[in-house]
Amino acid sequence: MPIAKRRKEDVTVKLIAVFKQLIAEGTLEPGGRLPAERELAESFGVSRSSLRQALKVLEIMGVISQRVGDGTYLNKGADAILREPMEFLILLDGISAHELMEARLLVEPELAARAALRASEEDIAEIHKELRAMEAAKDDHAKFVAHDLLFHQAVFHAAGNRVTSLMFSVVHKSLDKLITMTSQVVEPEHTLTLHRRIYQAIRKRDQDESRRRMTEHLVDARDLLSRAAEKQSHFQMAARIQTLKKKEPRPSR
Amino acid sequence: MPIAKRRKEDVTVKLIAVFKQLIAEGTLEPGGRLPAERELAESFGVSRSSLRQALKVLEIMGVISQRVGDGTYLNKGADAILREPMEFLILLDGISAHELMEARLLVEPELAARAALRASEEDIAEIHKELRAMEAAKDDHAKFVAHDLLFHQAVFHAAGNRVTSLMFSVVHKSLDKLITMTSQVVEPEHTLTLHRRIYQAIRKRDQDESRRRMTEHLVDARDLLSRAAEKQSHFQMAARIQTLKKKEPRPSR
DNA sequence: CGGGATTTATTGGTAGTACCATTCCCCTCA
DNA sequence: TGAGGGGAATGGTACTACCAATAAATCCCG
Repeated sequence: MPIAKRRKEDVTVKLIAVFKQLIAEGTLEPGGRLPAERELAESFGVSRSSLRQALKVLEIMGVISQRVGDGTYLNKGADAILREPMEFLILLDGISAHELMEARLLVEPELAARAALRASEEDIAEIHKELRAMEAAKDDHAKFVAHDLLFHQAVFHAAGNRVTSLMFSVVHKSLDKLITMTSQVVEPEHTLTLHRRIYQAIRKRDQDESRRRMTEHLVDARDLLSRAAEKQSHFQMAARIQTLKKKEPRPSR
Repeated sequence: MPIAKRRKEDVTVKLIAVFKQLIAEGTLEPGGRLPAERELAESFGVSRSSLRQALKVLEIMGVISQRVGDGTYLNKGADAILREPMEFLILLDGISAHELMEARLLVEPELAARAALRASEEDIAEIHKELRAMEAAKDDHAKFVAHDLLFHQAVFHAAGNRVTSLMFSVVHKSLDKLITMTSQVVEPEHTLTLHRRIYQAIRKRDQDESRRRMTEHLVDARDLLSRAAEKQSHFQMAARIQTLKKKEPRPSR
């Protein structure tokens, strides 16, 4: 009798629960290697097919990494873990870039204030580093935006809370493309000025000003993005994949 | 030749990308029914095994629902979509309850202020409803905590940002058990008083007070939780599952 | 003719097998 | 001592067979 036998849960769901516990209790350690699929399947008393489904879920979520000919490993940190789910969340709930920016606007100012309060010298140096990287990449939009977001990540890190940091790294990634498009019609120096003010405020350990400067920047960015999004909406209609044929509510039979 | 043939991506990964696009372009609509697995596999030119892996990923993430004998359906809203990933995130990065509470403390006060600003009459009624539900459940810890969290969810909803709302619903769920334990050593009336103040402040449309009252409550809760967590740490060593045997860095062969 | 019970086809769930390409380890040989 | 080759192990995919749950179609009886 495999695993347990609660309710009517999938074997897959049970397996995932088992892995969760194994990680929680330390039997599996980040970076560690898991037994081969064939062995695992046998010791769990399930087929390899079922086991693979569970492993695939974990891999897509970024919990583990699988390499042919090598093995399966438990990932260490997992920044990417929320990425896929987040994308679907945005798709399914129809969350717009505007709403994502609103979320940033709600959270990031407070985090900037917190950063001003508890940033270490290294944190501040890191923020400064990203600022200079932005200056150096004025002409490369993609690079410029990448360092823009890293700047914000550095502020998150300085604020010292990984939960918000991880959550909003996903939000940032979701906005990446759109921001890159926007950046092409905005003077880099404009963006830089706003970032410099934030950096200076944090450096001065001025919580109120940090909060205000971050708000100032994000309000500006939000409005720019909204306008860009309007223009882009015309291009929404992409090439279709016709592979999928039916989608009726259950064909008669 | 199945799907496409970029790089060395899994068939599973490709399939997920395809589904993502099908959802994005509207070929698949929330609530709609997907073709049977056998049909889908054929039209995509992949085996059912591979297709099922992709579908399983989507199901666990909460994107779709599968029912034997019935079919596969695309979910509408997806509150639960971040749940599993978030749990692993907490596990892998070793995030503590304290850090989760810190995250709440960073975000929820600002959201309370926003709620005071833009809550509709219905929103305020909903918050009040949860407050009364808490009062009615003074003696049932689990129920009391459930409505406690729903109270906060209602505040989120009133603030009007789904992104933060969805993200923190996961944080709340992660904290649920621990809060329930804590609530057993705290006078319910104490918690109620703090919640009433928040409600009154939002009702008065007083942003500053809403922010302060929410901070007051969460600071209190955080400290209670930290103390409870200390006591609990002794019980961390749970029964182990010995099914998994090996975890060495690649057995010699 | 109507409605409940039954049959039947469909669907997702699981197991198992076979084969492939990749990767790594170890052994051999120069 | 070093380089190369062979073999074993690993994850990836496909295919088959069967099970259990579901819902639609059918039958049967009042």
